[in-house]
Amino acid sequence: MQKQKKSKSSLIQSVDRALQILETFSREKKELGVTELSNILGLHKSTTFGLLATLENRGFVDQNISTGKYKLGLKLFELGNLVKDSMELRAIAYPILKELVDKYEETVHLVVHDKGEVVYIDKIDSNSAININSYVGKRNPMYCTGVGKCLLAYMDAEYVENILSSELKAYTANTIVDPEKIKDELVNARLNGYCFDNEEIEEGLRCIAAPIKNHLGQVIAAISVSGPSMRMTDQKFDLLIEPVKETTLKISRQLGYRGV
Amino acid sequence: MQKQKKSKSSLIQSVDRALQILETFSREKKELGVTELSNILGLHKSTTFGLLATLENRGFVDQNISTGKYKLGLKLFELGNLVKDSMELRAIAYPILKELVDKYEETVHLVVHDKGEVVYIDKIDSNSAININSYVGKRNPMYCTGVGKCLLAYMDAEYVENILSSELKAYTANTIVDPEKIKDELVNARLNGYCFDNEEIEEGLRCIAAPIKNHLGQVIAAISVSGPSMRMTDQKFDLLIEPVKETTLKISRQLGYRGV
DNA sequence: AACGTCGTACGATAATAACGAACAAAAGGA
DNA sequence: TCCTTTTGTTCGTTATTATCGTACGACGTT
Repeated sequence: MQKQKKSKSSLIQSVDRALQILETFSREKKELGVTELSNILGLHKSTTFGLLATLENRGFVDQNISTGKYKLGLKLFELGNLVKDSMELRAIAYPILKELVDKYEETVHLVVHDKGEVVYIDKIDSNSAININSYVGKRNPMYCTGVGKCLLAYMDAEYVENILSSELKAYTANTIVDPEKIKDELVNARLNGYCFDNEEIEEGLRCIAAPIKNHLGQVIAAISVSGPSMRMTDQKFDLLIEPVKETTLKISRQLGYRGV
Repeated sequence: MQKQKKSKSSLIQSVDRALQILETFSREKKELGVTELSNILGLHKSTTFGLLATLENRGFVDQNISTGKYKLGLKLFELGNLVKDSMELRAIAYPILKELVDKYEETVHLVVHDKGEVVYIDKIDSNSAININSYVGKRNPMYCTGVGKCLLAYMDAEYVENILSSELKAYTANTIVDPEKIKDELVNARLNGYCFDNEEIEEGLRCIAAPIKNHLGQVIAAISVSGPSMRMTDQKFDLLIEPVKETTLKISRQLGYRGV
């Protein structure tokens, strides 16, 4: 993430508050009332009510008439689809990633980075009964995910420094939180052209990831093949290294990448 | 649409303006500049700039550094996915609709209504080379689409009156814009349990549609089987009537509907 | 029936958003 | 190459609005 260009003092408070309301909803919090939102955001009830009324007027939230609670509205569905449909990378990558899923029977993710995190922009599950509890639209930290490390490996030092200087949470016993060790991971990721998540973001979950490059050779996205540790053995990793690298090269080629 | 409960005078202007900015982007207008947006929305440039800065700060828009233009941001993608994933109807309907597509080799849509329009919440294309130029997230009027008429047929008279009393645009030579004739269409749709779009929204496009009911027997959604007129012949329509009705009954059953 | 909680309405005013002017940078045309 | 035009951005003033506090009706609980 490049340095923030616009001063925070130029932000419009009421707009910022309305956006915060939208961000408060989640998979766990599908419906929220006026008082609930006020408590979470530290706003007066009548302030919250006015913001909600404005959001509702244009369909960004919807009120459940019988309970009085609010949920995210269809307008976000529409705008979200505009964003999705404008992602050429996603369309290009899908059939290629589907082949990988079909052949190796594991979940594949496609991610981009945004504001120091990875965002999952596509996910293709295998037919396995045991799959990964991730979802399109989810965010995860970069320092302890395979895809995140693959992206960080190619970012400028300042971006990396910025991330490594903030508090690094240990999600599992395997999460690497020592900045120097993370940097070693990044060096290896760059050398190898791929890297692993060895139960770093979630216990029992391993993945192999590789970067995708655009026509300028810039790393803009990454993919991962993920699975439960019981299936993602070292042998399976060995099997996956070349196919994963070939897959990202194939996608990169279609984006105009001409390097090796 | 029920009567608007909240007074327009209680809306917050700056929030409303920010939402208008988001709504200005479209498939045709993926990137917009400050001055462009100001001209479209009738705002001062510095006002627009402040609104965009606030939206960008939370990831609702993104600025292309090299061109200075803005586009919708990843946060909308994330929130849009929250909305999509919360649509149980969509998940329930998908496999059932897929069977219909596979069997009859035509595009199927799933729609809901919102603020007097239909919104496409799912679309399954067939493998045909010639398909329908619609997309998930798109809105269309209700009075001249098969799905729209199916929904209007079960709505209270006030909702229908409200729609029919606004200006009805003729999209094709076949668009019915006489309110009395539209009402006849709705009576027929209710009697038959299905209805047609006979090149009313778009020349060369026909569909057969039917309503989906929830556990209370309320019509909450509709599906359509659509295709080019050269394929959607009267014979094909005859073939599709029962399967389409059976499909919507199947979906309605899974939503708890117990009627006939 | 009484009490507590929630969503909503409304008016006063403190705080902010809007606007206008100005500037730097970039693009386009001569 | 130079000049003009356009765009994005900044900043200060003030008109306007968003926020807050109070109050009320509806609903749920005891």
